[in-house]
Amino acid sequence: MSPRDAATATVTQARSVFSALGDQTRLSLVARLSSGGPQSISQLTSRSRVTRQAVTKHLDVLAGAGVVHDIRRGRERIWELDSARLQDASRALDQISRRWDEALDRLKIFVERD
Amino acid sequence: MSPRDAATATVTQARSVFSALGDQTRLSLVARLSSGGPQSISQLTSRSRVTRQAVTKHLDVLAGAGVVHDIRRGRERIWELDSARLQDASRALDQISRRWDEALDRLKIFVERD
DNA sequence: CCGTCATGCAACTCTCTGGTTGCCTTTTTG
DNA sequence: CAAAAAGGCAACCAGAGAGTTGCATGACGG
Repeated sequence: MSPRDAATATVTQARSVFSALGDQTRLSLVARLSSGGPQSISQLTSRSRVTRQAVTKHLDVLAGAGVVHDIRRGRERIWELDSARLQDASRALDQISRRWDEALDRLKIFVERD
Repeated sequence: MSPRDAATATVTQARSVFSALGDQTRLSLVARLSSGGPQSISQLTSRSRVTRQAVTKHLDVLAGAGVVHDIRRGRERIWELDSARLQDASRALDQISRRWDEALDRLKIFVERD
């Protein structure tokens, strides 16, 4: 696999993460987990404007993107962040930015050569 | 503004970027601009599965998120990537990941203290 | 055992959004 | 100038998605 294909694959994999984080409620949940540590659905709902069911749905979406995962403890369900995918997505964005900046540099050199 | 508020603001600002990149067609457009340099709507459409109008709409969404901007040249409209917002979003993800990992480290230390 | 707390399941509403088609305007170019 | 190229505008449609309500189930504490 060429470096270019590898980059494309990375970006494609990151798409679901972007999609998951593109919603205000979900992004808030992620931010709260990040700073507040592992929490149950009820805890997360108490600091949210929406219903518990809505929170549950959002957590499922985040789990689908591999951004969070749950651990059952008695009658409650604790949700934890999964930093790996977030870092992958972060790296993908960084690669896109870098490649673009390099392309602009090459263009600049080309133009100035005249 | 506390560091925590600053982080929250950064994350909030990144939301529109995540939302914009959460779509397959738009992510493809961004990737193509990144590697192929500035391009017109027609050029972007020719390598796409969807209609020119669809491409235009997607570019507008990306522009709304500050990820791209256009330059008019004669009868055509050239689109360019804007790496700044992408880097902001990348940094936001990185911060979330880091804070989470640090929180887990603290928790680990706390547990092992017994 | 019983009430309560935490959650699951399902149906339903409403809005947003990705995509299309049809037609019109502005530049180029032979 | 006339045809072709590039793009803009508007209406329309089907499906996805966010959120809600109502009811059912499982685990805990007294």
